Amino acid sequence: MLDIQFIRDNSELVAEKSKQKGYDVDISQLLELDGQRRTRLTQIEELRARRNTLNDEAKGQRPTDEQIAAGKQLKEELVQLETELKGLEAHYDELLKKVPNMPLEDVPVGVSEDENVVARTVGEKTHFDFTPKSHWEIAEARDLIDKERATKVAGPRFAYIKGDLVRLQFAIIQFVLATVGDEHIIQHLIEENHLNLTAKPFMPVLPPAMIKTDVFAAMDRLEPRDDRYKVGEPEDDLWLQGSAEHTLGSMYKDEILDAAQLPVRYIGYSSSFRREAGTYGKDTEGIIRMHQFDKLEMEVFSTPETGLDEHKLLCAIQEYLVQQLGLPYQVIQKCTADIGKPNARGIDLEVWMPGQDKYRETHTADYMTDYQTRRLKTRGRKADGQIVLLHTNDATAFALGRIMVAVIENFQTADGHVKVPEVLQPYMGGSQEF
RNA sequence: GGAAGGGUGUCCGAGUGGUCGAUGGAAACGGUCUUGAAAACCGUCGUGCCGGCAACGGUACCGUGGGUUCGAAUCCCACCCCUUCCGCCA
Repeated sequence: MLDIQFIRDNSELVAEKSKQKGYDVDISQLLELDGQRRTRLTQIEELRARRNTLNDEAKGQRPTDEQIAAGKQLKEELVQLETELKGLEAHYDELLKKVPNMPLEDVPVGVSEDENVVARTVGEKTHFDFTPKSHWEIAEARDLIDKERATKVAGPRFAYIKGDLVRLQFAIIQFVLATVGDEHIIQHLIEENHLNLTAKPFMPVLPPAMIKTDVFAAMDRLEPRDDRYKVGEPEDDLWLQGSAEHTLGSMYKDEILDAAQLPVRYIGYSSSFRREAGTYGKDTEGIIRMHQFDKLEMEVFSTPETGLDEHKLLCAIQEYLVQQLGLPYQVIQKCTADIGKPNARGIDLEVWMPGQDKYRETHTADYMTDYQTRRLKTRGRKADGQIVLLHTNDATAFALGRIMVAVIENFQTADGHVKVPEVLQPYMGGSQEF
């Protein structure tokens, strides 16, 4: 949610930037409602002040009939005005929540993801002396993925991941925890990118996989609901999270953190769940697009001053991780239409997938400024006692399914095996190939 | 799931209808004292919203939502959460 004061002061800018992001919000109507609401509020507070005065006068003694009559009169007027205010505020809240976060200046303006900008390409597309297969062909032949039985048991877009592919997944997890938990690596990336940050390592977290409706909404990740799984109806008001970001970013709801604790850097590991509504027939082969996938997600809470640098650090970590695996990729600067409602800036990494002959999205880094924390009431107390809304950042470390697809396709051998990236070998008992 | 107890500010904790935004203690911050520190003493010390350039004024908030009342932290109802015991369970 945006600050209403900011919208009052910058109504034209807000209207324009909302439009750039593809959100049709009536700012003038919002401001009109805001005005009506404030008028009512002032009237109500005047009546309440009179009520309080009356109460002070009647204190400690039996109130006179006149006082009681005046009180009753005030009560009636208040009830009416308060009812009106409630109606106004409901409408006002609805409109206010519709206003998206403002994109930063360097976010390209575009009406669809086609207008995302390739910022740069890193590494050469993998070259083979043979025709590379898709991960699906390799995994099926080697019994590393069983989708058929998963479909029988759970439906389409589920899979049994098996054998060495499971070992690979756990190796990647270990590698990521070791990397982002190493303050020397963090320090190196901070210096390399000239960021003004501390080298605090990321703490691993296993978050809940489910989230309450109101918290999900406050994160502004509940929509589109079509893509979410509601669970436990009607007894439980719960959804399966679509990313550990949802349960990590909301964990300090209604809390004030000491500035000394900041930044809070987490690396969360969780299964994520997406209904993938409207993607029928898309990516049906293999495990590129699944209803359930495991993901390592970074989440950072910081002061407003360091929010953007934290975002850049997360982007640097993403690239570092992909480089360490030896995968070719490109960096995508997402345009206004594609960054998402709560985002001020969004960067994707797309890794080269030889089996599909294209770059595919494997990473996203989102910078939300204080858009989420305003509704969550996640704040920080600075050394001088000042209270500020914190800034949130989230970024994929690795989406395990997709990154294993990339590893299989980029490191495949002519005989249908997979070479293990060097950095992962220690975590796979020294195996160089499977 | 059953029984009992409980949710008050950064923390602990008092408060059962008006004198309570809330006693007291701790922590924190500023100061006095001290060679320095500790102790002691003095002072400061919640958040949101509305108005105001500001100083400040008003208002709301005692788990959440309703209700009773001229007036609610306090009484009533519903719900949520926590603790303990029992049951069940990885």
